[in-house]
Amino acid sequence: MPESARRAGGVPDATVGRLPLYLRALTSLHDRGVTSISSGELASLAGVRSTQLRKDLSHLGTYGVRGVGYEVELLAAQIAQELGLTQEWPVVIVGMGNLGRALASYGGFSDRGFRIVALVDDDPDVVGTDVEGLIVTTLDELEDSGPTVAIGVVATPSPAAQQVAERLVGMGVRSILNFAPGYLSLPEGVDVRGVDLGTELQILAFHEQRRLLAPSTHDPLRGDAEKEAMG
Amino acid sequence: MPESARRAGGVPDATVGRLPLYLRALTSLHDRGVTSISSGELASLAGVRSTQLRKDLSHLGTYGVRGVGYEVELLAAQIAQELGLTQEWPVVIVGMGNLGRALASYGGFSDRGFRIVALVDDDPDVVGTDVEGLIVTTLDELEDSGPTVAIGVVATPSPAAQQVAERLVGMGVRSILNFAPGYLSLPEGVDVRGVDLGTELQILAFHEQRRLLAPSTHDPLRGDAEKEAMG
DNA sequence: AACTGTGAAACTTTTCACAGCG
DNA sequence: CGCTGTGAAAAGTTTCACAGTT
Repeated sequence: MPESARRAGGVPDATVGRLPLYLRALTSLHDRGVTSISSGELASLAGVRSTQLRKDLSHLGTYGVRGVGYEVELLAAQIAQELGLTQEWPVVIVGMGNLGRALASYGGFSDRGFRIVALVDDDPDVVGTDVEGLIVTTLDELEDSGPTVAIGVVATPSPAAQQVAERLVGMGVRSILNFAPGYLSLPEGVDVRGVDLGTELQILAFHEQRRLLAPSTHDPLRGDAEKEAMG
Repeated sequence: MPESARRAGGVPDATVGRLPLYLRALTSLHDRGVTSISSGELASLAGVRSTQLRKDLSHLGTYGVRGVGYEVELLAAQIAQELGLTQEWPVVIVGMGNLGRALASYGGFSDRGFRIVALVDDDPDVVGTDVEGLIVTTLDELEDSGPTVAIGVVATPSPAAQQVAERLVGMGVRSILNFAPGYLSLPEGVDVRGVDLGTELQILAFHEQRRLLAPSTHDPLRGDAEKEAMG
């Protein structure tokens, strides 16, 4: 499909990737009682340039007031709406190792938009135990008689990840967040995002090495901070 | 070949972000005894298109054999070299909660290019205990008399992250991997990468919602799988 | 014949410059 | 005036088409 259709809303991917950043900053401002903010300040809090923030927001509609700025609560609601956080998405975490437990106890879930509805492991010693108020179950049981799940989080060892993901897809899951290193080959239409510690470290190592090899060249590196001074 | 084929600054960021993917696939192939592979097959294993793989590799130089493919070991060595993994980078993990422990026990570290040289927490009950063969220490002690550190991993609660990062930078760390939600404001030249579960889930939620709202439009979604069929 | 390497084209994302509104 | 919203330019990235090599 070579044609880049104007989907409803037409929000570019790069923008979608930054909306959670803005929302986080806005939530924090709201908690501190701030009711209004300019693009420059909000951009600063999110670590982007103000023009980029404004361009991003322009894709959602026009919610600012010229000469003034944005109303924190309104903008937050608008972004939450765009991201689909007005409803609660049921999440399952598969793999109750160190990482799975860390994810299960991560506050950001219940916080907004997500609810963990099942925890899964295949170790008989772990199945049936209580983790963060939920009883760990098996994939078999989840397939047979578990709750509906929209998003699957894979926190198993790498070798199991592909198979686990396939079973999740079999259950109707079409959004997967994969913490196991390695590529998941899944049917088209399934959305996979991978988070891998090794990958992130290697990217840092690349820049680190670059700095050591060419210390003279003062080079604007990717991912560096402070684009715009804060007010 | 033009003289610019491998100038020091010549590797695009997008390419750098994919090199770890290729390296992982190559390492796995090597472990299975495969000695040679074509761009199409390797691309398939990494989840990218073959032209993209070849373009990416072309930035490192020309290590393939026309009509044949790539020698697995040579290409892996070349990518490792480019990423700076021929030396070992000393890493500190700050924050020994669930996540910090998960990271400390993640195999991928010692595996290649990274060595955890210190684990840090501020809870007196945790300081002094043994985690994965290392004694947990404090930031104070690390500043005073700790080993040199190149990369800092921040796995503290959000409110502490900014201050921890500043202290790491004060110790000379210029590469930080931040698992705490929120933007870190640090001096220019410091390279920060953030990994946030909430952000990733929200991006998935966006696509999930889009699917529900426009189920008719079969839409090439970001992050979907299967670009090229495998042999 | 099979597969790599690469210029050029197509597309995406960021930045600039400034019009427009409160 | 101060700040948003946005077309247009610039920069970056992906894909195409095919020349080149073994």
